[in-house]
Amino acid sequence: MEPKISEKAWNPELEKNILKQWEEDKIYDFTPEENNFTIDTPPPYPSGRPWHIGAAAHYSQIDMIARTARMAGKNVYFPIGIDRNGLPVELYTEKKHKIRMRETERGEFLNLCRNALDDLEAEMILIMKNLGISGDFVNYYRTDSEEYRTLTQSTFIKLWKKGEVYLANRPNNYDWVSGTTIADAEIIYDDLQTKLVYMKFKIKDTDQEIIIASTRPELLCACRTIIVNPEDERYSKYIGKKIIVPITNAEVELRTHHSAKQEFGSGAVMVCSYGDQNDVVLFRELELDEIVAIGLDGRMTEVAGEYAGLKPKQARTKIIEDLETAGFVEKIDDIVHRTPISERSKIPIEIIPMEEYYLKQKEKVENIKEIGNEITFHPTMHKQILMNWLESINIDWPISRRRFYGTEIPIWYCKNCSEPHVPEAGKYYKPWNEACPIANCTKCKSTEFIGEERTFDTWMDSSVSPLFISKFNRDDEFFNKVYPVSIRPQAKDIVRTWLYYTLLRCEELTGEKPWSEAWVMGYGLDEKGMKMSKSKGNAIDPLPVIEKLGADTFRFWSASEINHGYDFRCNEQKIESTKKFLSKLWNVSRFLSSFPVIDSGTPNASDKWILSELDKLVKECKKGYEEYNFFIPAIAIREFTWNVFAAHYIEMVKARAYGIEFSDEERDGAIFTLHKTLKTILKLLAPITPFITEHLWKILYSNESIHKQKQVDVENIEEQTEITKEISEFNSIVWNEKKSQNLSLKDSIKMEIPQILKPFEKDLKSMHNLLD
RNA sequence: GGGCUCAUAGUCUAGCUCGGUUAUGACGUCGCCCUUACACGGCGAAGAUCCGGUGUUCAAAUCACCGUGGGCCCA
Repeated sequence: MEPKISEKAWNPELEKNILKQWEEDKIYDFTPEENNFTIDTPPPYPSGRPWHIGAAAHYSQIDMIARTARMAGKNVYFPIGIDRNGLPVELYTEKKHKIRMRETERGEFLNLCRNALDDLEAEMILIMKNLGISGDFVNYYRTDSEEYRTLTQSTFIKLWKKGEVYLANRPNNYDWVSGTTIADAEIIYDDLQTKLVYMKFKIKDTDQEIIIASTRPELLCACRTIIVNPEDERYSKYIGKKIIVPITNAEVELRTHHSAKQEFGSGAVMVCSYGDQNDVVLFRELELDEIVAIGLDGRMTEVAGEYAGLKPKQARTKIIEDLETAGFVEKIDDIVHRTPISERSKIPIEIIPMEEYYLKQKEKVENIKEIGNEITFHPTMHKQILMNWLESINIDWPISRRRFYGTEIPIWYCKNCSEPHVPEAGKYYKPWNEACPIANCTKCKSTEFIGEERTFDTWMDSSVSPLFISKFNRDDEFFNKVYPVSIRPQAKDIVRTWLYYTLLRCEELTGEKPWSEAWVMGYGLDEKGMKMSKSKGNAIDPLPVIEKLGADTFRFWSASEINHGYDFRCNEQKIESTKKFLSKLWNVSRFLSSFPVIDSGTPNASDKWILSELDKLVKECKKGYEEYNFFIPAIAIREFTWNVFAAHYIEMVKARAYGIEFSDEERDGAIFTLHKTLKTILKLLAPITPFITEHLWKILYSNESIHKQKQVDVENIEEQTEITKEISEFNSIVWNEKKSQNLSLKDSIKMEIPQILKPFEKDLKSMHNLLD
């Protein structure tokens, strides 16, 4: 019989038609019912080309979650969103058009950003679609849309009215390149080369001096005290004495504090506003008055005297020269210093007192721990990232940013008395560009207002994604059916930001957890295990890879190579070699396509054996799918299909399936079993490689999409693992024997079949052409 | 300094919970082979001090302890 499938290999070009068919048939449409399964899909940020290959792998796996749930009989809601708020697009736009944000008219700048986002977004959507992501692209959302920003602002207004938001003037992490305050969560650390300067400080009214080592001599003008460890005997006689600061000649007191490390530098530390976070703590604890030495422009202020106007780094160089000239320097060491830098602009942050809005979070920590414990983490170990972060929270969340492309903070201030006014929730407000919707100041009745110019931290937007997709405040019926949503898939590196902030915000607004499960994935690394980044030039563009090899190859690579939760290496050659398995599957199907599909048959010993192995496979895949760990089914299916089913079973039953020297009943037993096995393999594999399985399924078995089928159930057939081993060993022996005798595989040979394999005798004889 | 996590052939990986096989499989490498599904294939070969040390045990990749090295996070 002619095979229904004539091509010799899987052609990834076919994916395009299949994709079109799915789109036309709307096979993934969702209307809320019982048994909803909602995915809080991470909205990717279009920050520039190329998109990350690790992200493509990540979204492929999120799609596997959706398809797994669908085949488990759940009603899947799989929204797609694009995150468009924040700094990266502003930097991208500034660079692209060679303009400065603050020197450009705000409305015009926002338009340029929007256009840039549209271009980058289009490519991301294209990649996601080509990957076979079964999400809702028709109603995809943007976090900068009027609807989304209305939600962000409404949730802020709610919290403002509850008294959860306050304004405070505090030392803040300031990134002067992007001109904004940033949260602790956005700080990363880098080891940078710097100079540790050992300076001589005179003790007042004596001719003695002490040595103080510092990496920030330019902050001498902001020095308020000197501390030493209380147990440091070298300095005990100077405690309480006045010390003269070099250059400025200011007098400060020498005090004790346990945070001074005896072994670092000279053991004596100058405390300035603000060299680092420890200085902030000390100023608060010792009740010192701060001196603002660095301004918002990132330059030294007038208190720095002749250094005013210089950048801290320039001032440092100059002051070191001056200190040396004046004989205040004992020595200078070159050291590597762990420096806090801004995650976004990659420059060292400064700590500067500024007035910013804060959202209360400190008193919420215990609440969040509780709801965190109600959530099932996949893998369990990553829950620890959240718990560690919760332990370390010690300040509230600064939520205002001095940037343009973000959701506006909806506040107007009375021009006369400065009283802040927050409008009614439910509308999108742009205070920098719109009149205040409130007629009179509630305090002084004045009619003139000034709009707030700042925007929110982008996590204020993305942290309400579960509320947005479940139509919070917009459609109560929908919301009640869908919220809390089922699962939050996301990457490991944003647990302390996106995951945490979502818990915080959703708990504040709904009193409930946002999802039942959190699924946390590792990072994509390059071939050598380094983190991929555009600046290092080791980033791989996913688009050409997918276009060349097809989505299924890429997806199968992603499943079979990425152990869930762990970091993974991306290697193009390895992705390519994955294609071989799809070829194997294709050719197995091609072979089976030459036999009629029959619904029943009487299995013989060989058939029963492969069916028991198949059932074992179903069991294993089920286990993997239940944990959304696709590594388990991918590896198991490949192993079974290639090394058991194709290598041994098909070879054993080939002659029987053709009906050569076998009865019709024996033949049908083989054909039935072959099809049952392939059908099962296709279904098991469908969530991972949706295209090829759909194609083969439709050619061989049904007009209805494989993605509408229910997953195969475990039958609990008794295991025959021992037989598998015996068969493969026996086959190996025969092949080796023929080889050593220089025989072709079809030549006949005389071999003794082991006792345990007697039930398989007839099949084995025909397979190897064994003589009696 | 603290926390999390990892360590098995050139690369990825199974096994470790609950100790006993010749340490699994894949990619890559090499050799042979067109056998009526597949040369994008088949068969076979080479390739691992299971990070190191100590202990428990008749027996350790597996258990315990002490180290070393990598990654990430926090201070």
